[in-house]
Amino acid sequence: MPADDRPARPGRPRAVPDASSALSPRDQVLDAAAALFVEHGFGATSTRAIADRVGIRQASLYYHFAGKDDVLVELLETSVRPSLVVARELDERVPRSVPAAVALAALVAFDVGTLARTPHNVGTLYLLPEAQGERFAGFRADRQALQDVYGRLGTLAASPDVARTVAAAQLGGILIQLVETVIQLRRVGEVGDHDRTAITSSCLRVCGLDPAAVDAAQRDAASLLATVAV
Amino acid sequence: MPADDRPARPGRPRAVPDASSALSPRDQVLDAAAALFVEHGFGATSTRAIADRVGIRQASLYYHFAGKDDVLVELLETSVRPSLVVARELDERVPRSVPAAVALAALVAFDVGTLARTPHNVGTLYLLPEAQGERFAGFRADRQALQDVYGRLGTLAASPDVARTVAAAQLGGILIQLVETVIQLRRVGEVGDHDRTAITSSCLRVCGLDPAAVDAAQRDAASLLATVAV
DNA sequence: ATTATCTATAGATCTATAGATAATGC
DNA sequence: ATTATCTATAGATCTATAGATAATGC
Repeated sequence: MPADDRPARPGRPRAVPDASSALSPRDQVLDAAAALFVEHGFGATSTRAIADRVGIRQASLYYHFAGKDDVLVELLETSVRPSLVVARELDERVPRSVPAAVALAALVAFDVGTLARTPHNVGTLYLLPEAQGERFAGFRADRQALQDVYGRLGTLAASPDVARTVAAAQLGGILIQLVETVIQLRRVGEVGDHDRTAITSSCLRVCGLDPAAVDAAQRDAASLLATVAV
Repeated sequence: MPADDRPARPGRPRAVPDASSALSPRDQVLDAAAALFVEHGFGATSTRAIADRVGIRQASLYYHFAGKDDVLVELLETSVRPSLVVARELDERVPRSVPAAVALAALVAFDVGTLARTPHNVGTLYLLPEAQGERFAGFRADRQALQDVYGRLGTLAASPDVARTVAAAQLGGILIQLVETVIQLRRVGEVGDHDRTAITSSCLRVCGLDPAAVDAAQRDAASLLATVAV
């Protein structure tokens, strides 16, 4: 059965008809904006450029969002949220039923995997100077909470010398920074399995784990992650 | 002797007289632009905003630079250049007269120190999406060269398991990413000695060095660095 | 004469609002 | 009636150029 041309939605039709996107109009805007913010930056992306990419008129954006800021707010928040949920879930099981090193390896693997697959390398948006503004305080609070979990898990997993010389807050910053290596890798090319495991093992080494412990944690992380709701 | 009011320069005086900056007019523009690019991003910074901060008229910018792009080009290039010079100098001595781990520790310490002291946290500019554009290819080539040195030193210093499982190019990316933790730290507050040594030791751990080797390399790095022209 | 600024402005944006319109759905 | 778009536009930018001007330096 040859699919009917357009999904029949209410509302005036677009001047240039929708090329059958699976996304809702609102999500089409988010997707287009993400691509442009990542490529050109926030300030350099006009509402017109976003609208053009979606295939609507510039003014039609304002039906879905109050302004450009709100588009970025939503992109940022939907990008940290899943990581934070998984981080908290893992954090709860430590150290009661799960070794901290394994939980950390699982969290890193999850985050790296997410950042590697996210459309348009949306993780880049964290780095925008504009994301430091007040409008985005909610996002930054979530991100800080995520970093705190990294710091806690890392410190629990750490070898004595690392635990003694590196504060949890520092370690959290270092670990999240390492995870974000994947963002930079995506900027220049494809990210493979090999890159992802290199990042995960680096996170464990930074905590002072010896080679055997690194391997063991990495091995057990996969099955742990499978038990966490996604 | 009460200093004379203004340094007497040729040219029409500014409408609002120069508050005795030690910088040349051109450097005043660079400095103002750096602060604004870091805080608001490149696209969101207008030539007027830069001029206002300097205390000149918007049009006067064009006497010093052909456009906003050129300001960013210069900021980016002057910020990688010193690191690259030191990196090459260190690279040349390895492994003939200097152990790779020591050279790596010295390079990290130098870079972290530079990034920690740079005015307005200029290292942030590396992260701007705009810096990925064609106009900045020269800067990116320098940065890639720096990353290559990190990869080479890291691989030479690496423990057997790291050398076996992590390619030099990957390690370079990971190390430079770790060094840039300092940029993120500066975004939220002061950076202390303690932060700097945590980053340096993390770089060495990522290469698989054991605690004793980490300490030794870090200890020897300071005196090595002192022998490198700055 | 040279230098570093200034004033003035053209022309191209850019954001956001007002109000019309063409669908669906009741 | 509701929804999602459209057209039109006001008002505020923003970049870059042309040409004038007020210093210094020869």
